[in-house]
Amino acid sequence: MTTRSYEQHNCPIAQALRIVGDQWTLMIVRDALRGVCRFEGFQKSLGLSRNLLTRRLRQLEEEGLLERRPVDGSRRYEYCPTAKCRDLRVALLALAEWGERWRPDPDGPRLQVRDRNDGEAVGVRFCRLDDGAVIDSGDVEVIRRRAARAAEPDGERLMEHIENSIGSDG
Amino acid sequence: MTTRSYEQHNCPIAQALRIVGDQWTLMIVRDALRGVCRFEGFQKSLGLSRNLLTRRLRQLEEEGLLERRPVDGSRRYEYCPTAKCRDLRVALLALAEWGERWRPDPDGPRLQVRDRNDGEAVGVRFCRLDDGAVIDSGDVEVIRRRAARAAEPDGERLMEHIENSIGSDG
DNA sequence: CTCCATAAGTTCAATAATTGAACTTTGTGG
DNA sequence: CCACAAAGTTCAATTATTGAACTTATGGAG
Repeated sequence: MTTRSYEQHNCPIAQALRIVGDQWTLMIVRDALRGVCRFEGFQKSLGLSRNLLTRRLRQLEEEGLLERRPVDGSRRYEYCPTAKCRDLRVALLALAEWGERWRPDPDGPRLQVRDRNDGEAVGVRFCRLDDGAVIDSGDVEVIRRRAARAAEPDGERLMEHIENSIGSDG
Repeated sequence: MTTRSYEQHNCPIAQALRIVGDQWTLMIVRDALRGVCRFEGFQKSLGLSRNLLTRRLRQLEEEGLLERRPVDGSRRYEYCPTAKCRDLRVALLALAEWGERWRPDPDGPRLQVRDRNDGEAVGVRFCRLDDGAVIDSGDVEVIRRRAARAAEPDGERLMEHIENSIGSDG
């Protein structure tokens, strides 16, 4: 994967995209979370070239999203999603909702996201962490803490700056 | 942007990534949602090459995520996020949460996501659509509807297949 | 035990995307 | 009028990605 200039930003979005922000990685993660776990499985499902797939799987392993392990006693391998990988499910399904909303399939929704216990429809939403209440995107505010720079030569105390970030809807 | 083989999949994740799944687009969207709206602003913030930025901004315009319009009477332009763009906020902040969780900054969280009205912390979560209850990723099940193929020559009725998709945690 | 298919790669040439830097053209502020 | 910023464009050099052929090791069928 290219080294992109934003990788040194310490914005958590930039950091996430450093790992999953290329053309294929999120699709590989999607497949892995669907249960695909073998090289040929990914390759057939996605149609990317085999050498690139090799590289991406290695990177995902290095980043701790997939665990590569020999199948039983043989010299074949399987790639299993780790907790770090499974934790991308919310983001992936938020993207899926967006895709479904803005590029709807004429035959209706392709994915149904639901409560495993009673089948009730589930969505990805903003929630207050105290009472779990769903809140509208327009009522969500994002505050960004500025990067603390290295101390000045004169040893002046650093101040933390707050600035508005990822503006609200409207 | 390359034409990737998954673009013809009609999985909504693939469809979303067709639009925002390259190395720069989500960073441009991030900036746009933070209020960046001028060519030079994006270029300085992200450091990507100017010709590529031009191309990406055009694509975002074509896809209806940004609206390019002349600033007052002059021949300078600004790029304003549309509703389609703003609707990516949930996905972007889900990625941010993931980045914050798995690549934490030693100085503490970089982004604070909160209720604009009382400052209470907010997160991106799975919620039941009936009662808004937050539910755990492990209790979320994803069902995938298979693509309906073109009708068979003998005019046989198509059946909709349901299969498991994007497996649960654990 | 041999033969063929499959899994998981590797190698390499051809093509496409991205960078970096220099170069236009308007516009604006003094 | 001058200098400088904004928003590009152009083009050569560098990287990434594709596509296809080639390796090696198993796994089963007979």
